[in-house]
Amino acid sequence: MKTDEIRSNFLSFFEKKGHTIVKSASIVPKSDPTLLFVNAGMVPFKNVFLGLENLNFKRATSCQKCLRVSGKHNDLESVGRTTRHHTFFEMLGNFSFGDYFKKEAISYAWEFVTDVLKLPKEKLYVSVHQKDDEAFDIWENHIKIPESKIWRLGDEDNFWQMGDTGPCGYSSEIYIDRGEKYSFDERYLEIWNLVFMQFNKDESGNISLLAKPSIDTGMGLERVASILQNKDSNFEIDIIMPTINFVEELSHKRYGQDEDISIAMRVIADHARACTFAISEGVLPSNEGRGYVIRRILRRAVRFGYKIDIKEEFLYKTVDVVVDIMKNAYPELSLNKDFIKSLIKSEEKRFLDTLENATSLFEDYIKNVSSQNISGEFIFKAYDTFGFPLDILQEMAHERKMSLDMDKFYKLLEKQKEDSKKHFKGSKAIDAVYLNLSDKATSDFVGYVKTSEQAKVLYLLKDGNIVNELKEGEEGEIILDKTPFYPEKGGQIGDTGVIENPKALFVVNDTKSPTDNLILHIGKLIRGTLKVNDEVIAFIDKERREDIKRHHTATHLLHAGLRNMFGNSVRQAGSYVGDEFLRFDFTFYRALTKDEIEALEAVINQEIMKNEEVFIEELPYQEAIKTGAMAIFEEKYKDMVRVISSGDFSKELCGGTHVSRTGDIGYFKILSESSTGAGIRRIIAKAGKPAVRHAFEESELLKAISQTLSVNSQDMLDKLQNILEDLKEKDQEINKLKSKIAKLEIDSKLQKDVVKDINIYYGILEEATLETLRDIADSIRQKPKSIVFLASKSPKTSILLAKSKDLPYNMPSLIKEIAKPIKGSGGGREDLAQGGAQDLSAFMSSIKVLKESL
RNA sequence: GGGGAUGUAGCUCAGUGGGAGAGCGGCACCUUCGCAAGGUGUAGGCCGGGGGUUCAACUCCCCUCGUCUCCA
Repeated sequence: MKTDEIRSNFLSFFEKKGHTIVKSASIVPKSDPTLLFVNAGMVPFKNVFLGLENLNFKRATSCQKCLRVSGKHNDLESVGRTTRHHTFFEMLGNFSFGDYFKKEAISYAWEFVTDVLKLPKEKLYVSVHQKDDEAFDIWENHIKIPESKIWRLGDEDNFWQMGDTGPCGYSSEIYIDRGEKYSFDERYLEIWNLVFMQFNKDESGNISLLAKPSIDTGMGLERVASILQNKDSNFEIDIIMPTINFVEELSHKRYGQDEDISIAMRVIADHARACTFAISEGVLPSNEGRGYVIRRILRRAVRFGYKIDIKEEFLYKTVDVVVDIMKNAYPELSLNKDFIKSLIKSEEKRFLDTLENATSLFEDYIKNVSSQNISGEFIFKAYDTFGFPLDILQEMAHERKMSLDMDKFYKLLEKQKEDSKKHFKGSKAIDAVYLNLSDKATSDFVGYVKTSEQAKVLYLLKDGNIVNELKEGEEGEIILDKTPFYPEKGGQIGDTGVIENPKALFVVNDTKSPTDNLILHIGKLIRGTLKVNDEVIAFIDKERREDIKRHHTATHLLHAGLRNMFGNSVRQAGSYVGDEFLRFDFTFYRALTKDEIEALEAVINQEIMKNEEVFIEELPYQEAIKTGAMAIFEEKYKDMVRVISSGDFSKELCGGTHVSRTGDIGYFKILSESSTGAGIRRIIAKAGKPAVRHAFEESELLKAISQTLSVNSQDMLDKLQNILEDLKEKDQEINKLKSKIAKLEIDSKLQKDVVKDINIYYGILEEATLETLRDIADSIRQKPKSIVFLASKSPKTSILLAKSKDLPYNMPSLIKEIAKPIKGSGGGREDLAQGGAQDLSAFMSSIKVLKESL
């Protein structure tokens, strides 16, 4: 059975059993910021199990994309070394939220495994928790499994808990016997884990029964496929093997020929999948957070490529293969393919650079060290600061027959880990009060068509607490049953306006949406008293909303314009849509030229002048994607999505508010193009009224400048350049003149005394920089047996002492002595010292000291 | 979120408190039928930004921004 069939058979089997098919959530967990990636099928339903969120169905089934890079079962370094570990994998699951329990869960699982997958009953074994007589009884008496094939195991295998507190319970697993040719661990392979959430554990460790027990199951898609396709390893199934075959071509080596080669190929095949999916969901390689994890995975793949003699960028080529295999189940991959490839390629290049730097660092180190042992400090520094991959460092050391102090290295690494943990503060989860409210209340958004609405106050909040009323002067938050206020979302800022009735006036400064179904009006009650259940009318600031709409539709045009110019490797990487301006971040590898910006602006203004209708329709997500509409990273879409089309120029999924014809935007102006980091560019632009105002202000400024320069605006630039050039020339001229004057001055002011056959020259100049003094002194001290002591009053009170090369004195110590009377100090090189002083009136005393010191 | 490294000429980088440098590249001239190459000369620098210490800061200290990297 092909993997695609297993996936669809599973989902339709449970659909027939009354389950709702839920689309795989993004691997970036939305409701749980403490988790880097979704690492199990139940994660998207976590808040449902915890009772914080309600769905309108009680049975669900999904095939969830998962990414697992660390944790008790999986260390990144073990992926590829085994036949079962993955970073990226898919998890099939069926879920009951307080609906059916053990009996149905076990029956369904058995039916699916034996009837749909047609696995031979005689080869199946099951396990239950040793205290779970209920499950044992169901397996033995209901399913009719012989007692001998039911294993009773302890907490380690068959007890599950979500966290240190919260839901937990026994689990039961189904195993398959693959025959005697395998070792015990490999022979009995776990294929399905059924979790019975029946207890709740509180903070002090007490366990109580849950009122509504739930079911969470998980079956690894790749593992099941390996059994049905009769393969020894997950890597040989139909959705992974083609990638390995491709790596065989690239490396001119055969899979299975040698264990090291096989490991490398498994690593590359796995990581190609992980990188492709992660990047397609907007997790871009970077040096922190999720992006850092992806970077590490990507680099690990490149390292293993290196090991099998692929010494250039190659990983990006595997994206084609991965996308081809997976595109039926995940059509969005095809849309992002070019982008994923270009990003992986540039990241590979970057890593090869790092490797090169690391190699020269290593060469330098061994040149300067005599022992045959590489210190732990060096290893740590190379690893920590320069990103030198450990295995490569070890190989290089072994080639030179050097040993490495790894103990010390691990000690240093451990210390760094502890330090990091000490400072870690988990990011904030959604406030519990909102999750709680989200269960009880829903605010309908009517703002796509209306700008005001009669509504009822459902809840009032003050300082994060639910209150019954707000009094005059108090700041707080209002939740209404329906509202025209658009909450900050998808880059678009929240609406402002007023909520009022005859007894109260509330000014809304911002609107936010803490959960999918709640809209918070944030502001201040400036008059009267507002109570829960009061009837009110909500008015948004219409003018401001119009400004926002113009910027939002303009953002879509900008996005489409960029993609028309530069192709699909341009992706949105962040966006702000406000009433005064818009900010659009996108992936691109270089700065835009002036001409490109001009052309871009022209294209967008042309679209505005065409005055195309902006067409909005609601479609199921999959259908929308098929029409070619752009879906943006970072956004989580529901099953029904809004598609915004501006003529045939732009088509994008978006929940925001838009003008009805492109002509409404009026005018579009790019203010700046800059970088925000590697591979990301930022455009700031204005549309509509602010753009017109900006253009006016600029032309006024130009007028003022041209008047000041008294040239017309065409010649202004030439004039300015001339002025700057002139200024520079004049500066140089002035400097020359100053030193010339100083030299002339010195002729009249320079005094000369002779002591012990040494010529002592000295004098004070009005105006000379240290550089000028040095110049003068240099020319004087050409003569043998001479010492020069000069001072200048401006721009700073400086002194300088120099000697001809044939004299033995030490200028730095001498200048310190002779500067004492003039309250100065200084230092410098043996033959020339410089310094500063406060009071040149005692200059002659210094000369006296100088003469006496010789 | 916590560390480390790094930022100097168009590029690659030296420069451990006291005269901003090298190589490559640019420009001009010479050599050549022409090109490559060579020779001679020359321009090009807020030493990332801000503050501080000092007689004096590219250099030391603090803050900040960008880039690289490790840990979480």
